[in-house]
Order: sequence, then C-alpha cells, then structure tokens
Amino acid sequence: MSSKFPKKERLKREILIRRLFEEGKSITSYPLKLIYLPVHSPAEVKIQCGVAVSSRNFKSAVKRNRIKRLLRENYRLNKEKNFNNIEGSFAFLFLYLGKEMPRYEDVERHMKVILKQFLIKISNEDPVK
RNA sequence: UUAUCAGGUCACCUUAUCGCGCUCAUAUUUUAAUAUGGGUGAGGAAAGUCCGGACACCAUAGUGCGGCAUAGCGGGUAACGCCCGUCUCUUCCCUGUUUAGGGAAGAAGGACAAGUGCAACAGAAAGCAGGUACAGGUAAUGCUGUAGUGAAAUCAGGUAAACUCUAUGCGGUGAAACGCCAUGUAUAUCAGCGUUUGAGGGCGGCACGCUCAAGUUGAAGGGUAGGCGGUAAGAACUUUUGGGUAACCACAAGUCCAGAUAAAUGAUAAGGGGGUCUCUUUGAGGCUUUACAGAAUCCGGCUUAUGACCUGCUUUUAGA
Repeated sequence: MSSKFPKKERLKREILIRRLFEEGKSITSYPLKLIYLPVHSPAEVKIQCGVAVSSRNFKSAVKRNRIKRLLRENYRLNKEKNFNNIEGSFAFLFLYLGKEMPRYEDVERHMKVILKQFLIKISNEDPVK
C-alpha cells in the first residue's frame, strides 16, 4: 500500500455510510472519532475512507474544507505504515467533533493514536472470528 | 502629516519532496485500468439569493378579474428595479448680499381639475359646516369686505414612503429543470383509435378556456439507486483604431481560461519579497506572512463582508 489516496479508496456510497452510522464501531481520541465496519469490497481496495465535519460546528465552508483536508492528509501519510499487512477490508469514516480549528500537529497526534488502537482491536477480534 | 472622501490595482512569489481533480501523448495489458511524461485547476466578492436574462419543461403561454413591480425627461443594454447624462426640488458651503452665480450631497421627483380618508397647536371653522368685532349691503340670511388664528381660511387649499387613479411591464416552475441509457417489480407508465356522463384530476389565486380521464390495440416503462448528456467558445477575455460629454457601441487582431459530484485545487521545508516592532548611521535581529472567504447550469447588475498598496483633492469636518 502506497501513500497515495486516489478516488477508489474514498468512501462514496450513501448506503455504506448509512450502515456505518447504524452498525459501525468507533474509536475516539478527542476531537477525532473513527467509525469503522468490516465490509466486502473489491479485492484490490482494502480500505475505503471518508471524512466529515459537522456544518453545525463550522458554518464557514472554508473552515470545513480546511479540516477535511487536514484529516485526509494525515490519513494518507499514516495509512502506509499501519495497514500494509492488514487482513480483510473495511469502511472508515473520520469525524471531527471539536468546535475550534485544529493545528496540524494535533491532528497528526490523534490520528496516530486512533490508528494504533484500531490495529490492536482488530488483532484481538480476529481470532474470535 | 494622518484619518475621512473619490477613483484604481493586487489578493504573496519561486524551488524541492509527497499528494488530489480534469485532460493530452506514449507504453503495458486489454477494453477498462495501470505506469511515465506534459498541460491545466476558485473569487472579488465564488456569499446573500434581492432584481434582470439565457436555457428547459408545463398549452405556440391563452382571455377576464385580482395581484405584484416601476414612476421627471433623454440615452445605454439581451434585459432590468442596473448604468450614464440632464432638468427640477431640498440641504449645506462660497461669492455676492435685492434678484442671482458657482460647488457638493441627496431625492419612494406621474396624478389631490374622479371619489374616500387624514391634519398637532392656535382658531368660530381645516368642510354633511359654521361664526366673533367693525363696516357695507339686503325683504331676510356670513351676503360682502377688513381685522383676528394659522404654514394654509371656498383656495380648482395641503397630503398619494394614505386608500385610490393613470401609464408601462410581469404566466408558472427551476439544472433535484429537461433528454437518453440501464437496473428490475407487475399495471400505478407511454403511444394510437374511440366515447355517454362531464363526477373528479392537471394547467399561478379565482372565473372562463384548454387538457386528462371507464374501453380497445400496441409498446416497454414507474418508485428507488446508478451512468451519460445538458455542462463550459461565451451578451467571453486582452489589445489597437474609430464614434459618443458619458454609460456604451463598431471594426480588426490575438487568446482558449476550473468542471468536481460524500464534492479536486492540498501538506511540509528552504529561499526571496512585503508588513510591523526593537536597537538604531549604513545595517542587524525578532515576530508575522495575515482580512473576508471555497466554483456546483451560465451570464448582467445590486447588496453585504474584508486586508494591503497607489493616485487625486485641500473647499469643508476632527487631531497634531
């Protein structure tokens, strides 16, 4: 898995997103929250990832864009190290829960925490399956 | 000198690394992807959705009533409630000080000679009328004049950011319009033909009018989710010349300039430039690189938000 983040790896289907909110499990490291769900997706795409910011917390479209770009950038840079050897495929949705503009370093720190916790959880759950 | 005022310009730049949308070329493999390389990629307001259009469908967008908008005059424009010019009025300033002349700003500047309404204080009375003092006049009477109140007293009075009237314009819904493909349930769809009753549905509120509507023949469609088109070469932009006081127009030459759809245009580092502060001779160092804000069918305006710089003016206002 490379550090690219093309269209194929993005979460787009409305049905999938609805299922995520209904059935997905979550990991929180405030102000970030990850909702994930194991899915059956095309073989070459292991993880489909989306990003969302509430327009209630940020009225300005510029600020929402900025936060979504920060989240995407950090996911892009960190996914390579973490998911190279992952098994199964997942749908991801990152939410930003905070009400103030984050700094790059904060997003990076919380992103790493969340991804590490996710890997631990997955490795614990896998034997059960 | 600064702020204010008027007009204009820009919206940090370059390189490297990683990355994203669209597109072109080549190669691989195979009909859709991958790789490499090139090109291109947010705004002056993209915003508010307040006006005007283009375009599409609903009847070739109809008739009457109602409703809404606009309102000196002339011009510009595809069109406008926008823009330009000009007249009049109001306010302020200067010259003059009787009239007037100049400058700036503003104006919801058609009609009260159709009807209805409204008008503080003063006043008898601001109109279904009514009357004080003095004088005149008459058969008689506010019948007439003067005084008095008031901005205004039978004057064609004032008022239409009062109803109203006049003139002109306006059908509705908005790209989730609309056209095509495809998925797939079972008659709710479409097309042709036909028809008694016109119940009921649709076409902006109402009326008229139009249209659909039981049957039959044929076709493959609707909800829902998806794809393609619509969709970016245009009332386009830049420059020259000419016309016009101006808004703007004409001719010629050149340019191609975002097309996403859970929504691309980003991140990091270095250098340069800008701003600001401190030390202060040149210069050095620190901080900051910022405001408002993100295309979603496309244009023309208006309004609102907002950083920096440049030019002009000292007539007026405020501070030194």
